[in-house]
Amino acid sequence: MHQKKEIINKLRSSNLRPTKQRILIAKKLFDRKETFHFTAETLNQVINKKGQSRISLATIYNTVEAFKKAGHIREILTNNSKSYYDTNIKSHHHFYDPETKKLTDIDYQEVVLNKIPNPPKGKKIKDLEVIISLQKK
Amino acid sequence: MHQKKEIINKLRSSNLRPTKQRILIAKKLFDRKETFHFTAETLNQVINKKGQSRISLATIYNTVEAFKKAGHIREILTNNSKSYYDTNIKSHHHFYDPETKKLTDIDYQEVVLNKIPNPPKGKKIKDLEVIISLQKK
DNA sequence: TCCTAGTTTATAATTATTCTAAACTAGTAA
DNA sequence: TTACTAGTTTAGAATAATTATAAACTAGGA
Ligand SMILES: [Mn+2]
Ligand SMILES: [Mn+2]
Ligand SMILES: [Zn+2]
Ligand SMILES: [Zn+2]
Repeated sequence: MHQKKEIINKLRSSNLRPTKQRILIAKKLFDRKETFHFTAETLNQVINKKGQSRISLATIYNTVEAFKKAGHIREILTNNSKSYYDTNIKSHHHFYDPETKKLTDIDYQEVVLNKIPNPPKGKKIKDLEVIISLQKK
Repeated sequence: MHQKKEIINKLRSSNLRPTKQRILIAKKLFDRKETFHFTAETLNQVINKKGQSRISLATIYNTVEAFKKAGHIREILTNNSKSYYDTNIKSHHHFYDPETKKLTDIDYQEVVLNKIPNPPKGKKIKDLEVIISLQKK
């Protein structure tokens, strides 16, 4: 699905040199079927598991920030102390389970709003997010 | 509106001794017309402005946590590095302006949803929040 | 008034993240 | 090819928010 060439083009198109670190991180992030909701820590675990490769934590942070600026990932709203990111950059919504701290995607069309307020003057709506917090039944 | 007695009762009812620090913090938080969206830092500024009273930052944090646990305030979802709290504990929604980092309340009935997805099995919905991010028109 | 569990406080510790500056490398041009 | 350089990576230091520690204080009942 995400061949090396595609990844390199993606990086080039956002003025990011396709270094081996960025290519590896991009592979881990984008070469998967399901959305990946992650923190710097979880990404670091995925990348640096059991002495395989070795990418510094600083590069993990730098790359996440670069990918975010380039629009390849987006940051998620949480009230966790860590920043959460999402490989799904389409407008969509989330279930949040405070017990497991896991987010699950909700397709945009699964939520239908038929009334929303007007934004304050001088402002327009950039994005609308719905977060549905869960609890045990 | 929020007399000292009411505040003391509120504290007592949640098993919090009405100390002078908690009473003062509660007054600053709850004795106001508009919702207060705050961080530990902004609350500390409100409390410890120009050499008036003096409550330690540790107590600010302790009290915010205690009030949150007691359900007198709630934490807000943001992607800011600081934790945001809200004196409006009713279910409601927010505009978020990333430029000013300010939140504005949206009344619950200002947003009408006529389709929401079913929660995963074993779970039920605890809360549903809508955050509308703004940008310059 | 005395007692004690609960609270406050200064300060240290921790955690997530950003900064720094030196070493490295991708890409280009000689 | 080789040399150059701007961009990148990295270890480690610095910062910022928050939490933990433990000693001093206090609310409120006996
Ligand atoms: Mn937060
Ligand atoms: Mn957050
Ligand atoms: Zn998502
Ligand atoms: Zn609010």
